[in-house]
Amino acid sequence: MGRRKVAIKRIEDKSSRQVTFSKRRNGLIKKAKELSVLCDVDVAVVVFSSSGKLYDFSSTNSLTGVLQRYNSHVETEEKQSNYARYMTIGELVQTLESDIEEPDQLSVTDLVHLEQQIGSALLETRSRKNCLLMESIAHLHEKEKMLEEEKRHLEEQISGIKKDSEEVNEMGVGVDFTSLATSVVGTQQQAAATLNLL
Amino acid sequence: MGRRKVAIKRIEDKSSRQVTFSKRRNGLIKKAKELSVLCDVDVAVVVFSSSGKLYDFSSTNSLTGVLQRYNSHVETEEKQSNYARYMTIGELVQTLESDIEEPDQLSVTDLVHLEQQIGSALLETRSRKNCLLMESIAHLHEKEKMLEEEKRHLEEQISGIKKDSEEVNEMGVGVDFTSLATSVVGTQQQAAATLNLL
DNA sequence: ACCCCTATGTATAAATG
DNA sequence: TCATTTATACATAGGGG
Repeated sequence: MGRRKVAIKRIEDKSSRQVTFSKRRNGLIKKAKELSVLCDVDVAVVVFSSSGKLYDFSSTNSLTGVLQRYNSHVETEEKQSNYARYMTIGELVQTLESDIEEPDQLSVTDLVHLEQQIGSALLETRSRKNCLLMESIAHLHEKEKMLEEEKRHLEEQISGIKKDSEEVNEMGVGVDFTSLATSVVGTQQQAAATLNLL
Repeated sequence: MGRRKVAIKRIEDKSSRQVTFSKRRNGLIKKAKELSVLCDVDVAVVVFSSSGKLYDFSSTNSLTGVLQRYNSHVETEEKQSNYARYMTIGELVQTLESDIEEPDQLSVTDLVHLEQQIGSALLETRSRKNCLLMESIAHLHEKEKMLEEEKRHLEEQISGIKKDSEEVNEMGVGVDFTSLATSVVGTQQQAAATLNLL
């Protein structure tokens, strides 16, 4: 759509790919907005640039929330966790690639084997995912407990301080002020009285 | 984009809204595909029609995962689909119970059907599980933030109290005490001096 | 990278079948 | 409701600053 027709396949030139990305991404999001408004429907768009940056649009809050939650969570955990998983998946990909070169020549036996491999990769992936999720939850629970403990401690500190300063107010400063004032006045009167007597 | 310019606001006429929805939805998804291919990025689009039907596009599996999660999340919050989903699982249980009574008499066709039912129940269960886990994590994160905020607040309170009491000691009570004490002593000395002079 | 411009390809509103 | 047509608005490729 422009000076020339462009075939829909990966743009090889990096900079024009980037330019096109920017333009079309904005276009897509604009269209999504229009669709949601014109037709009164919920629309969400998520784009991950190749550098991993996220661009998204959502016509409702909850979707944004969900997707953002997902993103922040996955981004946080992926870096640590994925290495092991990629090894397994990497192996699977190798198997798949070598098998897929001649997909028509795979016998039923081969396919059964392939099915088993994929199945076990799936199980491993899933179980690793579950592990990480459960760990994450356990970790968060611990943190929560710790924070709650800290909070309790701080509150105790505060109530301690308050009690101290109340004691000071009731038996310390206030009393001293009045008694001192009295004694000052009294002393002056005494002095005056003494002078008068003399 | 057509015979006329159309303002971007809800189309009131139901049938033309429906027509526009159909056209623009396809357009949006086409654009999303093009973007993902041309720029070699991951794109996902989700559209919920007002009648609750889902249309989606995703360039990758992982984003499909996001969408499934999102999907199940929304299902959790929307009563209709929730109800429908439990029915499905209930139905599955019924099917299983009646089928398992005579497991040997099941034909391949029956088994394929059963496999599909079990498979979809599995997907639903898994997606619901994922949804709950993600929600749980998000909830814990929020709680963590809240607790941290409270902690910060309490710490501020404490440091505020400490500073106050320091100020009091330096410029308040202490000073008054000494000046009062001095004036008392001074007055008494004056009085004494007066007495001595007289 | 970003904006502006313009020629051109696309998407689509409305009409029609 | 859906397909086709057509006129028009919009999106955008390529180019220059």
